[in-house]
Amino acid sequence: MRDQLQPEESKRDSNGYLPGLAIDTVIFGFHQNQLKILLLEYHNTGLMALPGGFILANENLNDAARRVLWERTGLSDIYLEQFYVFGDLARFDPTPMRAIMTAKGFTPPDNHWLLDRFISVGYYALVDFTKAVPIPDSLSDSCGWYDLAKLPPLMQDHQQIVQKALDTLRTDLDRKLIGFNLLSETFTMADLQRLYETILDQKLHRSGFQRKMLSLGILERLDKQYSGGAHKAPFLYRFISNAK
Amino acid sequence: MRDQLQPEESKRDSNGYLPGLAIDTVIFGFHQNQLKILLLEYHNTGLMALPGGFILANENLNDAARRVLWERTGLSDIYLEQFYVFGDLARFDPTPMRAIMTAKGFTPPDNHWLLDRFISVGYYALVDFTKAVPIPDSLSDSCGWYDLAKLPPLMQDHQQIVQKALDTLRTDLDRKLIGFNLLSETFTMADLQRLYETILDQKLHRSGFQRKMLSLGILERLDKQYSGGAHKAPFLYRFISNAK
DNA sequence: TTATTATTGTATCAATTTGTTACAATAATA
DNA sequence: TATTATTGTAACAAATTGATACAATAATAA
Repeated sequence: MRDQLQPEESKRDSNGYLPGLAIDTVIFGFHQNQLKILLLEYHNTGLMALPGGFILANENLNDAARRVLWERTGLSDIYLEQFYVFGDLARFDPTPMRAIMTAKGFTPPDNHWLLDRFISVGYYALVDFTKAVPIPDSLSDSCGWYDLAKLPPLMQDHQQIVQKALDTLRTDLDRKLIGFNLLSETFTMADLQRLYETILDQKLHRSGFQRKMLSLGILERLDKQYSGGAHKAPFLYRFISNAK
Repeated sequence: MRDQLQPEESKRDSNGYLPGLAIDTVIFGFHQNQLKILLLEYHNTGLMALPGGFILANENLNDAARRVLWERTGLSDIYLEQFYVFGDLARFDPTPMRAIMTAKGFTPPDNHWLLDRFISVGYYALVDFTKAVPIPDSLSDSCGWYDLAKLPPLMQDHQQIVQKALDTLRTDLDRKLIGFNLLSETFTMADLQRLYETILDQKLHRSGFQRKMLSLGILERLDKQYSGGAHKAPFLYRFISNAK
């Protein structure tokens, strides 16, 4: 079962979950030279939100994040990282959540646990866009990819969470060599360069980029050649995590 | 008042504080070419711990961390940063806390909130060693500086928290130019180099280090000269945060 | 079949940065 | 006044990065 928060459960108190603590995930994908993130759309509210969830009382925090990720994408072996904890009082506004629940035909009491202050642990994930199968949760009617460059208005402070995730991704890109997680198993050097250019939002010099990537010793060149364009066929590469 | 957790309060339930959530701080100082951290020592238990605390229901998370810092060091304008959330089930072990409370003459019931699972937000702080005045909290009888290189055994997973904080400090040192927070207002280039060498645990070339630091444009050279050694007097420098 | 085209892989050289050595300047001590 | 250890910076080498050039080539068009 990929969806833990059933409508019936939303009427219970927080039993089973740690109270006051949540997880929000910024799930990045890359498609057609665009960075995308997964968003949920709530019925009849016009509110869009990051996939989130709660932590079971007997569950490791990081496992909870993986569970949320799996529930929304069907993917289980994914690059996932904490990046910040959002704990300002200002982010606590019960109005959107009440609207969501009301739209689902449930009128919560004012002291319902979902309307309390939440502190949220932010995670970002990098997934292979072609492998993820977005699935909505019980409170939303859709779950899909949106261009990071033109996001719709988001619930609460989710826009800031996305911005902070993007900042972290940018600074981690070179330090941790994680970009490959956004590509499919094999890719061309041009694919990789377009990914870097999109994430960093700047043009990179082709020659220097190739030289740097190859010098890192983390790419395996496959003899296979890609074919498709009216020009010289590029090599395909595969990421090798020999460091581990 | 610099100490929020009075003995009487420890008998109450978590009212006033967010349940299940804590803050642990790794407070770095630098003295005599050694990195130090602040540790609390609990009476009659042989247990040492990082300064920690809880979040008030109407308090921003980051403000709570500043409050803890102020309560333990008397310092209020300090470099402070989140670095990780520790949320594994394995870290949850009520034995040490029960020992601490028992040693204080209080026998908690098994369901006391302080014996429940906690998820802890880790912060690290950089302070001017000469300005901090360590003050114990109500459950500990001492609070003092310990060499990072030879720490005593620590409570629960605090050793891992320290290690993660140190890792973060090392990677942040060049990216965020934060080392100055560990020095006094003015310092010599040699002071700065010794600090870097200690944090990074490696020798740096004097000439290159000076050239790099000066090229960053974040140091103001003071005409004053330091005097003390039987040799040429070095310039003093001050950090200028012109970037803001 | 052959020329055209856009792209690829890599070489080359310049510009910049970093690593290393050297040395004059100098503040306290002998 | 000479000695000493350290400082500030210059000078040069090595390495890295930036920019340009060009042959190789896979599909398309002539």
